[in-house]
Amino acid sequence: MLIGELAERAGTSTRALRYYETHGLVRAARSANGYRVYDEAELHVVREIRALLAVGFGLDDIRPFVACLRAGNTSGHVCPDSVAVLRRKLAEVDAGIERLHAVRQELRDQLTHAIALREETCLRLRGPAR
Amino acid sequence: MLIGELAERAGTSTRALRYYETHGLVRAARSANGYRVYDEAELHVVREIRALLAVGFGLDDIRPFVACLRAGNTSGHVCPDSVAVLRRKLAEVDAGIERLHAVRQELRDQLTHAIALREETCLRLRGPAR
DNA sequence: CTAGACCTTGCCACCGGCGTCAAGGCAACC
DNA sequence: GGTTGCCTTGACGCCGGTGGCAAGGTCTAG
Repeated sequence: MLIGELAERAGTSTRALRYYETHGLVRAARSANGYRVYDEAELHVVREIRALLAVGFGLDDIRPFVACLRAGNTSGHVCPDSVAVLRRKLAEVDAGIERLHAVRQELRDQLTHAIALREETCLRLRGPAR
Repeated sequence: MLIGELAERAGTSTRALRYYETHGLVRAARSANGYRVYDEAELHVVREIRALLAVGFGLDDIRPFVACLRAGNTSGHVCPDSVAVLRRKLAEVDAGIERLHAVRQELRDQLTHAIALREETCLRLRGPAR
């Protein structure tokens, strides 16, 4: 399987695949003419990468999952390192949610405050003793 | 007030102030020697910018707030454009929270699944009929 | 006169995951 | 031989808000 086919089957681009390779995530043999040649297993690797990227992982976070797959596991999640990353990411997401909630509260406060001020101004413009 | 003083009083850097200026957020007169000269009002503007940046706004989002302050309001939040941005941002934050909740659920599922698989494997290793 | 503490403009670096273009090699078909 | 379509490496761009540095002008105090 050449890079174009893998890209299409994995739903990504050739550029991304080369990028993953330079970052040690995807491996390819080389044919006589220098083309990258992938076996079927890489398809699963790339799909794993894509799925984790979509969830918001960085390439560094994904590395343990790929290693886990290469170690022969059907899922990249079952190895200790992967689980550790999952836990860390879960904590990060929790922190993110908490931060967004705080921001949301702040925004709501500012909104209600702004609207209150506007109405006050409107009343003043229409006359104080109405 | 020169740029260094403004930076210190607003809790930011001179670099940032010049950046805000190139993006039309902060205004400065120039003294005879070419130095930027700020009046007190700019201090409030810069503080507004910083506060909104801290909440996660981009410079473009902040522009209406600055305009609102320059229009003579004590708060940059009371103008219609500002309120519109606040509403939009609130919606964005809500969307972000929702997405993070989905991601969180996904991560929890993967974690429990991974742990279940690991225990299964352990049991198999220890012997099937133990 | 000199040191140093300001100020000026301008440009490179950063982060991350690519997109995109350049310039070229290789394969296959007409 | 020419066209088309794959492949290769390399390098720049992006987004946003700075940090940092260079090379220079300016003001003040000793």
